[in-house]
Amino acid sequence: MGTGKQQRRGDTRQRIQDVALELFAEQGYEKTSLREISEKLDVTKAALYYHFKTKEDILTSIFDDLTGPIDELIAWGHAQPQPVSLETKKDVLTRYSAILINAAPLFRFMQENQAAMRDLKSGASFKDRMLGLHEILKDPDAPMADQVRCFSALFTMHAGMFVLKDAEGDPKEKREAILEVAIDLVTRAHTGG
Amino acid sequence: MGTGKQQRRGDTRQRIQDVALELFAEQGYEKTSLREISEKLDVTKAALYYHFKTKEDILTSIFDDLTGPIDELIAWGHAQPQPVSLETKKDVLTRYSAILINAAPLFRFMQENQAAMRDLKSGASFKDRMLGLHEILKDPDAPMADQVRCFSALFTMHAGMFVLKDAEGDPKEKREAILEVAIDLVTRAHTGG
DNA sequence: GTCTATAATTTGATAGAC
DNA sequence: GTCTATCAAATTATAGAC
Repeated sequence: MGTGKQQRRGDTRQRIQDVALELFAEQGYEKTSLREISEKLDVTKAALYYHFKTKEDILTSIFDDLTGPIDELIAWGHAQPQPVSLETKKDVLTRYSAILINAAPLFRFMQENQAAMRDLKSGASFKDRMLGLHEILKDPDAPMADQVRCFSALFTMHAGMFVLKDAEGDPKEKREAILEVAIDLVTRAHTGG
Repeated sequence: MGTGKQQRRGDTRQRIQDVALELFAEQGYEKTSLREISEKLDVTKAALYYHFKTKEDILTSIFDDLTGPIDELIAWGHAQPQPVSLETKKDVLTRYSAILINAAPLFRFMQENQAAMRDLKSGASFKDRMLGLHEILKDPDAPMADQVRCFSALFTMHAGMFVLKDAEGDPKEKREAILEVAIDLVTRAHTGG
Protein backbone atom coordinates (compact mmCIF):
# COMPACT_ATOMS: atom_id res chain seq x y z
CA MET A 1 0.00 0.00 0.00
CA GLY A 2 0.93 3.59 -0.41
CA THR A 3 1.31 3.24 -4.16
CA GLY A 4 -0.98 5.36 -6.25
CA LYS A 5 -2.45 2.33 -7.98
CA GLN A 6 -3.70 -0.10 -5.35
CA GLN A 7 -3.63 -3.71 -6.50
CA ARG A 8 -6.68 -4.64 -4.44
CA ARG A 9 -5.86 -8.33 -4.77
CA GLY A 10 -8.94 -10.48 -4.74
CA ASP A 11 -11.33 -8.20 -6.58
CA THR A 12 -9.65 -8.58 -9.95
CA ARG A 13 -12.73 -10.20 -11.38
CA GLN A 14 -14.80 -7.18 -10.41
CA ARG A 15 -12.21 -4.79 -11.82
CA ILE A 16 -12.24 -6.64 -15.13
CA GLN A 17 -16.01 -6.25 -15.29
CA ASP A 18 -15.83 -2.55 -14.46
CA VAL A 19 -13.18 -1.73 -17.04
CA ALA A 20 -14.75 -3.95 -19.69
CA LEU A 21 -18.18 -2.36 -19.32
CA GLU A 22 -16.65 1.09 -19.43
CA LEU A 23 -14.84 0.32 -22.68
CA PHE A 24 -17.72 -1.63 -24.20
CA ALA A 25 -20.08 1.28 -23.56
CA GLU A 26 -17.58 3.81 -24.82
CA GLN A 27 -16.39 2.20 -28.04
CA GLY A 28 -18.66 -0.77 -28.61
CA TYR A 29 -18.26 -4.46 -27.94
CA GLU A 30 -16.57 -5.51 -31.16
CA LYS A 31 -14.18 -2.59 -31.22
CA THR A 32 -12.94 -3.27 -27.69
CA SER A 33 -10.19 -5.89 -27.59
CA LEU A 34 -9.01 -7.98 -24.69
CA ARG A 35 -5.59 -6.40 -25.14
CA GLU A 36 -7.13 -2.99 -24.48
CA ILE A 37 -8.91 -4.20 -21.35
CA SER A 38 -5.83 -5.91 -19.96
CA GLU A 39 -3.63 -2.89 -20.65
CA LYS A 40 -6.00 -0.59 -18.80
CA LEU A 41 -5.86 -3.01 -15.85
CA ASP A 42 -2.08 -3.43 -16.06
CA VAL A 43 -2.34 -7.17 -16.40
CA THR A 44 -1.85 -9.50 -19.36
CA LYS A 45 -4.46 -10.96 -21.63
CA ALA A 46 -3.78 -14.40 -20.20
CA ALA A 47 -4.79 -13.18 -16.76
CA LEU A 48 -8.23 -12.34 -18.15
CA TYR A 49 -8.65 -15.91 -19.24
CA TYR A 50 -8.13 -17.12 -15.70
CA HIS A 51 -11.23 -15.24 -14.63
CA PHE A 52 -13.40 -15.62 -17.73
CA LYS A 53 -13.57 -18.36 -20.32
CA THR A 54 -14.26 -16.10 -23.29
CA LYS A 55 -14.75 -12.46 -24.20
CA GLU A 56 -18.47 -13.01 -24.38
CA ASP A 57 -18.41 -14.46 -20.88
CA ILE A 58 -17.17 -11.15 -19.53
CA LEU A 59 -20.19 -9.40 -20.97
CA THR A 60 -22.59 -12.12 -19.90
CA SER A 61 -21.31 -11.95 -16.32
CA ILE A 62 -21.93 -8.21 -16.23
CA PHE A 63 -25.49 -8.80 -17.32
CA ASP A 64 -26.12 -11.49 -14.78
CA ASP A 65 -25.00 -9.21 -11.98
CA LEU A 66 -27.25 -6.35 -12.98
CA THR A 67 -30.42 -7.63 -14.58
CA GLY A 68 -31.73 -9.12 -11.35
CA PRO A 69 -33.55 -5.93 -10.32
CA ILE A 70 -35.44 -5.80 -13.62
CA ASP A 71 -36.59 -9.38 -13.26
CA GLU A 72 -37.80 -8.62 -9.75
CA LEU A 73 -39.69 -5.58 -11.03
CA ILE A 74 -41.38 -7.60 -13.77
CA ALA A 75 -42.27 -10.34 -11.32
CA TRP A 76 -43.70 -7.77 -8.92
CA GLY A 77 -45.74 -6.19 -11.69
CA HIS A 78 -47.17 -9.47 -12.85
CA ALA A 79 -48.08 -10.37 -9.28
CA GLN A 80 -50.27 -7.27 -8.94
CA PRO A 81 -54.07 -7.58 -9.16
CA GLN A 82 -55.44 -7.59 -12.69
CA PRO A 83 -56.31 -5.38 -14.45
CA VAL A 84 -53.21 -3.39 -13.50
CA SER A 85 -54.09 -0.04 -11.97
CA LEU A 86 -52.64 3.24 -13.16
CA GLU A 87 -50.90 3.67 -9.82
CA THR A 88 -49.14 0.35 -10.28
CA LYS A 89 -48.02 1.37 -13.76
CA LYS A 90 -46.61 4.62 -12.39
CA ASP A 91 -44.81 2.60 -9.75
CA VAL A 92 -43.27 0.38 -12.40
CA LEU A 93 -42.01 3.35 -14.36
CA THR A 94 -40.61 5.06 -11.27
CA ARG A 95 -38.80 1.93 -10.15
CA TYR A 96 -37.53 1.30 -13.65
CA SER A 97 -36.16 4.83 -13.75
CA ALA A 98 -34.20 4.12 -10.58
CA ILE A 99 -32.82 0.90 -12.04
CA LEU A 100 -31.80 2.69 -15.22
CA ILE A 101 -29.93 5.38 -13.34
CA ASN A 102 -28.21 2.82 -11.17
CA ALA A 103 -26.97 0.76 -14.10
CA ALA A 104 -26.59 3.58 -16.57
CA PRO A 105 -23.42 2.35 -18.34
CA LEU A 106 -24.94 -1.07 -18.94
CA PHE A 107 -28.10 0.38 -20.44
CA ARG A 108 -26.16 2.80 -22.53
CA PHE A 109 -24.20 -0.14 -23.83
CA MET A 110 -27.34 -2.15 -24.59
CA GLN A 111 -28.97 0.72 -26.38
CA GLU A 112 -26.00 1.47 -28.57
CA ASN A 113 -24.91 -2.09 -29.34
CA GLN A 114 -28.12 -3.82 -30.28
CA ALA A 115 -26.62 -5.21 -33.43
CA ALA A 116 -23.61 -6.66 -31.62
CA MET A 117 -25.88 -8.14 -28.95
CA ARG A 118 -28.34 -9.77 -31.30
CA ASP A 119 -26.77 -13.25 -31.17
CA LEU A 120 -25.20 -12.85 -27.76
CA LYS A 121 -27.53 -15.04 -25.65
CA SER A 122 -28.10 -12.05 -23.35
CA GLY A 123 -29.63 -10.18 -26.26
CA ALA A 124 -32.83 -12.17 -26.53
CA SER A 125 -33.31 -12.16 -22.80
CA PHE A 126 -33.19 -8.38 -22.73
CA LYS A 127 -35.77 -8.15 -25.46
CA ASP A 128 -37.92 -10.47 -23.39
CA ARG A 129 -37.57 -8.14 -20.42
CA MET A 130 -38.69 -5.17 -22.50
CA LEU A 131 -41.72 -7.14 -23.64
CA GLY A 132 -42.37 -8.15 -20.04
CA LEU A 133 -42.47 -4.54 -18.93
CA HIS A 134 -44.60 -3.59 -21.90
CA GLU A 135 -47.10 -6.26 -21.00
CA ILE A 136 -47.56 -4.75 -17.56
CA LEU A 137 -48.03 -1.25 -18.94
CA LYS A 138 -50.27 -1.90 -21.92
CA ASP A 139 -53.96 -2.60 -21.97
CA PRO A 140 -54.52 -5.66 -24.21
CA ASP A 141 -57.65 -4.25 -25.83
CA ALA A 142 -56.42 -0.68 -26.19
CA PRO A 143 -56.10 0.86 -29.65
CA MET A 144 -52.74 0.57 -31.43
CA ALA A 145 -51.78 4.16 -30.64
CA ASP A 146 -51.98 3.47 -26.92
CA GLN A 147 -49.81 0.39 -27.22
CA VAL A 148 -47.29 2.56 -29.05
CA ARG A 149 -47.44 5.05 -26.16
CA CYS A 150 -46.40 2.36 -23.71
CA PHE A 151 -43.46 1.34 -25.88
CA SER A 152 -42.62 4.99 -26.31
CA ALA A 153 -42.60 5.48 -22.54
CA LEU A 154 -40.03 2.74 -22.07
CA PHE A 155 -37.94 3.88 -25.00
CA THR A 156 -38.07 7.50 -23.92
CA MET A 157 -36.53 6.51 -20.62
CA HIS A 158 -33.79 4.49 -22.31
CA ALA A 159 -32.96 7.14 -24.84
CA GLY A 160 -33.55 10.19 -22.73
CA MET A 161 -31.01 9.24 -20.10
CA PHE A 162 -28.24 9.56 -22.63
CA VAL A 163 -29.52 11.86 -25.33
CA LEU A 164 -30.06 14.58 -22.77
CA LYS A 165 -26.64 14.27 -21.22
CA ASP A 166 -25.47 16.85 -23.76
CA ALA A 167 -28.37 19.21 -23.15
CA GLU A 168 -28.08 22.04 -20.69
CA GLY A 169 -29.72 21.92 -17.28
CA ASP A 170 -29.61 20.13 -13.96
CA PRO A 171 -29.29 16.32 -14.35
CA LYS A 172 -31.85 15.67 -11.65
CA GLU A 173 -34.32 18.00 -13.28
CA LYS A 174 -33.79 16.26 -16.61
CA ARG A 175 -34.36 12.81 -15.12
CA GLU A 176 -37.56 14.01 -13.50
CA ALA A 177 -38.75 15.52 -16.76
CA ILE A 178 -38.12 12.23 -18.56
CA LEU A 179 -40.03 10.28 -15.94
CA GLU A 180 -42.83 12.82 -16.10
CA VAL A 181 -43.17 12.36 -19.86
CA ALA A 182 -43.08 8.57 -19.54
CA ILE A 183 -45.78 8.59 -16.88
CA ASP A 184 -47.84 10.97 -18.95
CA LEU A 185 -47.64 8.65 -21.95
CA VAL A 186 -48.74 5.64 -19.95
CA THR A 187 -51.51 7.64 -18.28
CA ARG A 188 -52.94 8.64 -21.64
CA ALA A 189 -52.72 5.04 -22.80
CA HIS A 190 -54.44 3.88 -19.59
CA THR A 191 -57.47 6.13 -19.83
CA GLY A 192 -57.72 5.48 -23.54
CA GLY A 193 -56.43 8.80 -24.89
CA MET B 1 -29.01 -13.01 -69.86
CA GLY B 2 -31.08 -16.02 -69.07
CA THR B 3 -28.81 -17.05 -66.23
CA GLY B 4 -30.39 -17.14 -62.82
CA LYS B 5 -27.88 -14.70 -61.45
CA GLN B 6 -27.74 -11.64 -63.67
CA GLN B 7 -24.36 -9.96 -63.69
CA ARG B 8 -25.89 -6.57 -64.43
CA ARG B 9 -22.50 -5.15 -65.39
CA GLY B 10 -22.21 -1.48 -64.61
CA ASP B 11 -24.26 -1.37 -61.45
CA THR B 12 -21.72 -3.25 -59.34
CA ARG B 13 -21.18 -0.20 -57.17
CA GLN B 14 -24.88 -0.10 -56.39
CA ARG B 15 -24.96 -3.83 -55.67
CA ILE B 16 -22.08 -3.47 -53.23
CA GLN B 17 -23.98 -0.77 -51.39
CA ASP B 18 -27.14 -2.84 -51.27
CA VAL B 19 -25.46 -5.98 -49.95
CA ALA B 20 -23.27 -4.06 -47.53
CA LEU B 21 -26.20 -2.19 -45.98
CA GLU B 22 -28.15 -5.40 -45.68
CA LEU B 23 -25.30 -7.11 -43.83
CA PHE B 24 -24.40 -4.05 -41.77
CA ALA B 25 -27.99 -3.72 -40.59
CA GLU B 26 -28.30 -7.42 -39.92
CA GLN B 27 -25.09 -8.15 -38.04
CA GLY B 28 -23.53 -4.80 -37.32
CA TYR B 29 -20.78 -2.83 -39.01
CA GLU B 30 -17.78 -4.29 -37.20
CA LYS B 31 -18.98 -7.84 -37.43
CA THR B 32 -19.44 -7.64 -41.18
CA SER B 33 -16.20 -8.27 -43.09
CA LEU B 34 -15.34 -7.35 -46.64
CA ARG B 35 -14.82 -11.05 -47.31
CA GLU B 36 -18.46 -11.65 -46.40
CA ILE B 37 -19.71 -8.87 -48.63
CA SER B 38 -17.62 -10.01 -51.58
CA GLU B 39 -18.67 -13.64 -51.16
CA LYS B 40 -22.34 -12.69 -51.20
CA LEU B 41 -21.69 -10.77 -54.40
CA ASP B 42 -19.59 -13.54 -55.95
CA VAL B 43 -16.64 -11.25 -56.48
CA THR B 44 -13.30 -10.94 -54.70
CA LYS B 45 -12.35 -8.53 -51.97
CA ALA B 46 -9.99 -6.79 -54.36
CA ALA B 47 -12.92 -5.94 -56.62
CA LEU B 48 -14.51 -4.03 -53.76
CA TYR B 49 -11.44 -1.88 -53.48
CA TYR B 50 -11.81 -0.80 -57.08
CA HIS B 51 -15.15 0.80 -56.25
CA PHE B 52 -14.46 2.03 -52.71
CA LYS B 53 -11.24 3.17 -51.09
CA THR B 54 -11.98 1.75 -47.61
CA LYS B 55 -14.65 -0.17 -45.73
CA GLU B 56 -15.80 3.04 -44.12
CA ASP B 57 -16.18 4.61 -47.56
CA ILE B 58 -18.80 2.02 -48.43
CA LEU B 59 -20.88 3.09 -45.46
CA THR B 60 -20.30 6.79 -46.05
CA SER B 61 -21.42 6.47 -49.67
CA ILE B 62 -24.67 4.86 -48.54
CA PHE B 63 -25.28 7.78 -46.21
CA ASP B 64 -24.55 10.38 -48.81
CA ASP B 65 -27.10 8.86 -51.16
CA LEU B 66 -29.89 8.83 -48.59
CA THR B 67 -29.46 11.72 -46.16
CA GLY B 68 -30.26 14.35 -48.76
CA PRO B 69 -34.01 14.29 -48.06
CA ILE B 70 -33.43 14.92 -44.35
CA ASP B 71 -31.25 17.92 -45.05
CA GLU B 72 -33.93 19.30 -47.36
CA LEU B 73 -36.55 18.79 -44.65
CA ILE B 74 -34.45 20.61 -42.05
CA ALA B 75 -33.74 23.42 -44.44
CA TRP B 76 -37.45 23.72 -45.25
CA GLY B 77 -38.33 23.77 -41.57
CA HIS B 78 -35.83 26.46 -40.76
CA ALA B 79 -37.07 28.55 -43.67
CA GLN B 80 -40.62 28.65 -42.23
CA PRO B 81 -41.86 31.77 -40.46
CA GLN B 82 -40.88 32.02 -36.78
CA PRO B 83 -42.19 31.03 -34.33
CA VAL B 84 -42.88 27.70 -36.01
CA SER B 85 -46.59 26.90 -36.13
CA LEU B 86 -48.04 23.62 -34.91
CA GLU B 87 -49.13 22.82 -38.45
CA THR B 88 -45.55 23.15 -39.64
CA LYS B 89 -44.36 20.85 -36.90
CA LYS B 90 -46.92 18.25 -37.89
CA ASP B 91 -45.75 18.60 -41.45
CA VAL B 92 -42.16 17.98 -40.40
CA LEU B 93 -43.10 14.82 -38.53
CA THR B 94 -45.23 13.51 -41.38
CA ARG B 95 -42.49 14.09 -43.91
CA TYR B 96 -39.90 12.60 -41.61
CA SER B 97 -42.07 9.51 -41.25
CA ALA B 98 -42.08 9.10 -45.02
CA ILE B 99 -38.32 9.46 -45.16
CA LEU B 100 -37.87 6.87 -42.42
CA ILE B 101 -40.05 4.34 -44.19
CA ASN B 102 -38.25 4.92 -47.44
CA ALA B 103 -34.80 4.35 -45.97
CA ALA B 104 -35.77 1.86 -43.29
CA PRO B 105 -32.67 -0.39 -43.44
CA LEU B 106 -30.34 2.58 -43.09
CA PHE B 107 -32.18 3.91 -40.06
CA ARG B 108 -32.35 0.51 -38.51
CA PHE B 109 -28.60 0.32 -38.95
CA MET B 110 -28.05 3.75 -37.42
CA GLN B 111 -30.22 2.98 -34.45
CA GLU B 112 -28.56 -0.32 -33.67
CA ASN B 113 -24.95 0.66 -34.34
CA GLN B 114 -24.57 3.96 -32.53
CA ALA B 115 -21.44 2.81 -30.79
CA ALA B 116 -19.79 1.72 -34.02
CA MET B 117 -20.78 4.97 -35.70
CA ARG B 118 -19.54 7.27 -32.99
CA ASP B 119 -16.20 8.06 -34.65
CA LEU B 120 -17.29 7.36 -38.19
CA LYS B 121 -17.52 10.91 -39.59
CA SER B 122 -21.11 10.18 -40.64
CA GLY B 123 -21.98 9.70 -36.98
CA ALA B 124 -21.59 13.29 -35.91
CA SER B 125 -23.43 14.55 -38.94
CA PHE B 126 -26.41 12.37 -38.11
CA LYS B 127 -26.48 13.63 -34.56
CA ASP B 128 -26.47 17.15 -35.98
CA ARG B 129 -29.48 16.27 -38.11
CA MET B 130 -31.36 15.00 -35.08
CA LEU B 131 -30.59 18.23 -33.26
CA GLY B 132 -31.65 20.18 -36.33
CA LEU B 133 -35.05 18.51 -36.34
CA HIS B 134 -35.38 18.94 -32.60
CA GLU B 135 -34.72 22.63 -32.95
CA ILE B 136 -37.64 22.99 -35.33
CA LEU B 137 -39.98 21.07 -33.06
CA LYS B 138 -39.10 22.50 -29.67
CA ASP B 139 -40.08 25.81 -28.16
CA PRO B 140 -36.88 27.40 -26.74
CA ASP B 141 -38.61 28.69 -23.62
CA ALA B 142 -40.74 25.62 -22.96
CA PRO B 143 -40.29 23.65 -19.75
CA MET B 144 -37.88 20.72 -19.72
CA ALA B 145 -40.65 18.13 -19.96
CA ASP B 146 -41.84 19.62 -23.25
CA GLN B 147 -38.35 19.54 -24.69
CA VAL B 148 -38.21 15.87 -23.70
CA ARG B 149 -41.51 15.32 -25.51
CA CYS B 150 -40.02 16.60 -28.74
CA PHE B 151 -37.03 14.31 -28.41
CA SER B 152 -39.38 11.50 -27.53
CA ALA B 153 -41.42 12.14 -30.66
CA LEU B 154 -38.38 11.74 -32.88
CA PHE B 155 -37.13 8.72 -30.99
CA THR B 156 -40.52 7.07 -30.98
CA MET B 157 -40.53 7.23 -34.75
CA HIS B 158 -37.04 5.76 -34.99
CA ALA B 159 -37.66 2.99 -32.50
CA GLY B 160 -41.27 2.27 -33.33
CA MET B 161 -40.57 1.44 -36.93
CA PHE B 162 -38.56 -1.58 -35.87
CA VAL B 163 -39.76 -2.51 -32.42
CA LEU B 164 -43.26 -2.96 -33.74
CA LYS B 165 -42.25 -5.13 -36.65
CA ASP B 166 -42.69 -8.09 -34.30
CA ALA B 167 -46.06 -6.94 -33.00
CA GLU B 168 -49.23 -8.17 -34.55
CA GLY B 169 -51.34 -5.98 -36.80
CA ASP B 170 -51.34 -4.26 -40.18
CA PRO B 171 -48.01 -2.48 -40.91
CA LYS B 172 -49.75 0.58 -42.29
CA GLU B 173 -51.93 0.85 -39.21
CA LYS B 174 -48.85 0.59 -37.01
CA ARG B 175 -47.02 3.32 -38.89
CA GLU B 176 -50.03 5.58 -38.61
CA ALA B 177 -50.29 4.89 -34.88
CA ILE B 178 -46.62 5.78 -34.41
CA LEU B 179 -47.05 9.02 -36.34
CA GLU B 180 -50.16 9.81 -34.34
CA VAL B 181 -48.29 9.41 -31.05
CA ALA B 182 -45.39 11.53 -32.29
CA ILE B 183 -47.73 14.30 -33.41
CA ASP B 184 -49.56 14.10 -30.12
CA LEU B 185 -46.31 14.51 -28.18
CA VAL B 186 -45.28 17.56 -30.17
CA THR B 187 -48.76 19.03 -29.90
CA ARG B 188 -48.67 18.80 -26.12
CA ALA B 189 -45.22 20.36 -26.11
CA HIS B 190 -46.42 23.11 -28.41
CA THR B 191 -49.31 24.26 -26.29
CA GLY B 192 -47.22 23.99 -23.17
CA GLY B 193 -48.55 20.74 -21.70
C1' DG C 1 -3.24 -15.56 -10.08
C1' DT C 2 -0.30 -13.80 -13.13
C1' DC C 3 3.23 -14.28 -16.39
C1' DT C 4 5.78 -15.35 -21.27
C1' DA C 5 5.24 -17.17 -25.54
C1' DT C 6 2.80 -18.58 -29.25
C1' DA C 7 -0.77 -20.83 -31.97
C1' DA C 8 -4.45 -20.20 -35.27
C1' DT C 9 -7.26 -17.31 -37.65
C1' DT C 10 -9.15 -13.20 -39.58
C1' DT C 11 -9.04 -8.70 -40.98
C1' DG C 12 -8.41 -4.44 -43.98
C1' DA C 13 -5.68 -3.28 -47.59
C1' DT C 14 -2.21 -3.37 -51.77
C1' DA C 15 0.49 -4.85 -56.07
C1' DG C 16 0.29 -6.27 -60.37
C1' DA C 17 -1.47 -9.52 -64.12
C1' DC C 18 -5.25 -9.92 -67.41
C1' DG D 1 -13.30 -4.23 -63.64
C1' DT D 2 -12.01 -8.25 -61.84
C1' DC D 3 -8.63 -11.51 -60.66
C1' DT D 4 -4.50 -14.02 -57.84
C1' DA D 5 -1.41 -13.51 -54.40
C1' DT D 6 0.18 -11.50 -50.58
C1' DC D 7 1.04 -8.24 -46.59
C1' DA D 8 1.10 -6.44 -42.06
C1' DA D 9 -1.40 -6.18 -38.18
C1' DA D 10 -4.68 -7.49 -34.93
C1' DT D 11 -7.62 -10.72 -32.73
C1' DT D 12 -9.25 -14.65 -29.62
C1' DA D 13 -7.49 -18.20 -27.21
C1' DT D 14 -4.19 -21.77 -25.17
C1' DA D 15 0.05 -24.09 -22.97
C1' DG D 16 2.98 -24.16 -19.47
C1' DA D 17 6.37 -21.81 -16.21
C1' DC D 18 6.48 -19.37 -11.78
